[in-house]
Amino acid sequence: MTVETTGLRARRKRRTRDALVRVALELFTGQGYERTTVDEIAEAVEVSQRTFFRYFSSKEEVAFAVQDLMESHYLAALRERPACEGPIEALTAAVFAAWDTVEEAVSAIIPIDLHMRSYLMIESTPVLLAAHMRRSAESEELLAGLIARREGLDPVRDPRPRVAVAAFGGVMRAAGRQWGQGGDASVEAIRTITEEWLAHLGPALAADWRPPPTPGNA
Amino acid sequence: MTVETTGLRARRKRRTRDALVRVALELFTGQGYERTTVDEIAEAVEVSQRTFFRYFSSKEEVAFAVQDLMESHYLAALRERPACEGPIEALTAAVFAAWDTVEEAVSAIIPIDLHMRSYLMIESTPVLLAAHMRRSAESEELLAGLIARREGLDPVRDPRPRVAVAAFGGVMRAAGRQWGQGGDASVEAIRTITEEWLAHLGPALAADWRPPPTPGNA
DNA sequence: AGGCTAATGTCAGTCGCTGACAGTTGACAA
DNA sequence: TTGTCAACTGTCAGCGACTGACATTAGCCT
Repeated sequence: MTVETTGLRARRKRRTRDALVRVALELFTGQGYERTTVDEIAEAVEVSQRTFFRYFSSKEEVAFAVQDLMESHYLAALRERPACEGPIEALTAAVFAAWDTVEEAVSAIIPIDLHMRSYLMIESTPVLLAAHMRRSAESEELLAGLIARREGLDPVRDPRPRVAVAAFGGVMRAAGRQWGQGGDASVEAIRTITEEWLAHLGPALAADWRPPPTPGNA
Repeated sequence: MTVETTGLRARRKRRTRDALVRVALELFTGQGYERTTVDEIAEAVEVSQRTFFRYFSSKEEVAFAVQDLMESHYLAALRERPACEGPIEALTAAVFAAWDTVEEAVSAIIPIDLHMRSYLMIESTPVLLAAHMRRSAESEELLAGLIARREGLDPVRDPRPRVAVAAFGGVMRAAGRQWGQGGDASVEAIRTITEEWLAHLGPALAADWRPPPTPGNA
């Protein structure tokens, strides 16, 4: 059926990949990203350094492996939002939907609290923060496209989807930072903070810049 | 007087520093950032690689040397905006004020068109783009603080300055990207595009979230 | 069992970057 | 002018991220 054993070879590959991610994140969060060498990670998983670089094109990439999972989950959640929701409304709802499903998706690879600590680690490591920002920018490009389609706007010419997404992303990052500074590193905590901060955003951007909902409407 | 010869030693230092910046940017824009080694830059300026790293702590840093100038110019321009202007209004006006003074400030070190091409190079080089985003985020922190002070808001608790700055920054970056895609790499072109894109932003964010201007006002 | 091929290991080399030590050269006083 | 000091620079050795080339191992399939 959908079990897909896919042979011993593929299973081993997945196992070593997951092990590399888990060990890397444990070392990164434990002793810091810069103070962890690729050799250390490779040695802990008992593979050669060369093999590490066959799985991940850079030391950076392994740090974002789980974030990649998160992002695709979020995009999937957004695509399932009903068309009747406004842009910010849909973006917000997708966040909470994604938080609901993340536990089972992530915990197959790493414990959820390691994922939380990884986020803190990324935010507090300059090079990773930079990479994170760039990745966010790329995501926002995607998001703006999705929002533009939802609202029936021209994704190239009309800057308003981008503005909305930029503002949304800015608030999300600010909320994340706030969460990092507080002591509570739980999923619940970040949910609460996100909720609170996003509530401020609605009033500021909830202009009704949607084309006439139905023709023949004054 | 204000001439400040500052001795031969200091002059030499400035000269080699400027030379390193100019040569580096010329090589970066000419053959690409990744395909340029620090050794090349150092050799072209006839200093040792070690000396390069005494002037710039990383290869990245020299790529942003002129951007640093720009940023301080912009911050200075913003601080001089009159308090009567709204947040977005002031942020926008400062952009154009900065563009007016940039020519003389930058051209002392590198030709202005090299600076323009450098911007394109940064935007199209992943690592530099990442660094650029992180630097932007740091700037936005500063900007949000300035705006909060202008508006008499709590810079820690109130998210609205951050939201406004995030949206503003998002539009600025989008405008920059748009400019990069068009063929016209002139200062005039980026001015025009910036003007156009920022015009869209006002209506979306110009809510009057300022505390009662004068007491005794309904 | 045996051949094919994906996966891995080994080795050498490049490039960014750093610490340590030594040599050179402006600055400044005697 | 001369000598001392401090700043600036060069050289060398070494670490860590990353890559290409080639040899080796080990699932997979007939």
